[in-house]
Amino acid sequence: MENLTENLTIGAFAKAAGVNVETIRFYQLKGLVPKPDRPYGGIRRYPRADVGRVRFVKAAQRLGFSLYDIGQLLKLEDGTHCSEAAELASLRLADVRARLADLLRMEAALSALVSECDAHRGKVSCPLIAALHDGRADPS
Amino acid sequence: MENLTENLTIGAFAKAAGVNVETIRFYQLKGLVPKPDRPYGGIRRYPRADVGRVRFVKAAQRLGFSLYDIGQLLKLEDGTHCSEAAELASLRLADVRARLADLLRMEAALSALVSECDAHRGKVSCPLIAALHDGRADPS
DNA sequence: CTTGTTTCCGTAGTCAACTACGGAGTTAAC
DNA sequence: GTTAACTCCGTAGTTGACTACGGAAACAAG
Ligand SMILES: [Zn+2]
Ligand SMILES: [Zn+2]
Ligand SMILES: [Zn+2]
Ligand SMILES: [Zn+2]
Repeated sequence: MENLTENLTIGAFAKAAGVNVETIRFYQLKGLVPKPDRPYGGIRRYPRADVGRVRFVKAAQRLGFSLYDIGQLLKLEDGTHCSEAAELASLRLADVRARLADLLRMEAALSALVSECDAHRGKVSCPLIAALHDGRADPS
Repeated sequence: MENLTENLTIGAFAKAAGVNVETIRFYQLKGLVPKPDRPYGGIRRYPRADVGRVRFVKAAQRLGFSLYDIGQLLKLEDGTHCSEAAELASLRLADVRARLADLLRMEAALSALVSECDAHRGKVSCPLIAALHDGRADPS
């Protein structure tokens, strides 16, 4: 035993994938991990190869894909649906760029406020608070 | 009647502030809006000046402050606590910059994947899917 | 055989910032 | 004076990605 193709219990499987046991159960509920065999005793036995699927999920999450979208991506796993995959990724990219634009505006507004605040220190009223009050802090 | 200092019912107040009635009730629960008088009938009467407080909340939200942090900021409303306000804003700024860095990495990784995908279209297996599988898509 | 760890399951709780519901009381308009 | 609109209240639902709970069955070590 203990050869390379040995199947794993949920604990070993989760550990191999670098996630919690509960996460595996959750992914299974969401259909992101294929339902494994349940030999005697009803205990799950995962093929070692399925670890890659969980890693796939985590890699996609790092790119900002939702679990729903990752599910769609996993349907294209055979790699023969380039245009569908590219479309999903493009949508993701558009969203990332939109959030990026928002954050850049926040960054500009916040850094301006902080430096105004630093410059004004000790004098009359705080320009940061004042800006928030009268709408001058708007990053739009 | 109907002078400039007339008090407002919750509906008129919410409308003046550009939010829903339920949002006002929620903010009140969270202590972000001062509890108004309840004359006969137990109906809230908001001073018109409190509209500015709700606008403050919304302005701060646009900069990414959480309602909790906005509550802290509102405690500094007299404008005499510049250093505290600047500290909160600096923390916010650091967080915005961290998220910005994350998104920039995602943007780079995603746009690379999309163009690889476009270039590879029709040939062997989808490089986007493949990258997700073997960890090459990692934006870290 | 006993003890200890693991797995089983469904359900419920977490976080944020609301949004919705439902039934009763109040006020405004006509 | 009737009816429509508004307000009251607490509670529960929403979204996403988990995390926690708790009792029972199974398995592994000694
Ligand atoms: Zn296809
Ligand atoms: Zn492709
Ligand atoms: Zn102070
Ligand atoms: Zn200041």
